[in-house]
Amino acid sequence: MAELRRGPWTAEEDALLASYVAAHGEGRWNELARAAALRRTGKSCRLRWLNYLRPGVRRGDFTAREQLLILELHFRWGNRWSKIAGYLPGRTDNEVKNYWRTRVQKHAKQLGCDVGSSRFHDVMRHLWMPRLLERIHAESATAAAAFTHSASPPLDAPSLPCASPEVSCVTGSSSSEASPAEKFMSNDSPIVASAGADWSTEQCQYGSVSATSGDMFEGSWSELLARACHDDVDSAELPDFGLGETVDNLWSLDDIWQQQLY
DNA sequence: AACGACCCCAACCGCCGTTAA
DNA sequence: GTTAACGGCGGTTGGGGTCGT
Repeated sequence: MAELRRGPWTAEEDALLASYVAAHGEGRWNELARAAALRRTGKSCRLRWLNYLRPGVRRGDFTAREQLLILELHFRWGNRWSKIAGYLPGRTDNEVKNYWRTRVQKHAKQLGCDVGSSRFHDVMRHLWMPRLLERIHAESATAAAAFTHSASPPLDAPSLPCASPEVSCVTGSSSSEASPAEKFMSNDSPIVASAGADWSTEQCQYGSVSATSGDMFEGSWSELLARACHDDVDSAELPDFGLGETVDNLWSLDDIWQQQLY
């Protein structure tokens, strides 16, 4: 038997794998590797397909909405990357995991605390998540403005989907059965609806949005954000990031860190 | 230009649960 | 009931790219 290949996949291998899956479907990866004459393990083929070649896989930076979902879902489930990724259309567990390790953990390190610490949780719920909401709100407003100014909008046009364009793009499906990701990213989802155009920054800031009865995220980030604006969290424990000021583009944690450092 | 430090991400590894023989 | 094969998951790592000196 030919020696198994390791390391980065070549374009030829990708083409072989993609064409074989197109012809025979996913699954039975070891058999697939043999039949397609790929000198790779079945595991390697599966990983390459799921993380890179599979149609619909999204690459590039996470949107504010996606970042918010990751933070929220990690609150709930911890390092259940696959489960979290299931609610992010087109994203893989590997991507979510890499995002968490490279971005989130880096910032926790900069703060000198652990990602699981209450201090870091406070920073996230007081600063990061509200800012992501602001960003989502701003993006939705921009999209709404663009829509309004587009050619011949119908007079009775429905309210703009709160999902950002790139999200709407990938959540589009011909299937009548919505995936968890599609349901989650739709306006019907409490978390997304609350993060969308229908929810003002002020509402976020002052916690006026209550958890809906039966809300799958009842008691989660919306509650945390509400709590963050009230007395049950000792804000004196938090560093002063100059949040009294409204600064354009103060959206990412990087920006917050910059505020702290200078 | 050269070098080292750091960052990011694709890919691998090891473990565990499931399934079929 | 046992065992081997397989698939899935989370943790880890190697290497290429970028940035600062």
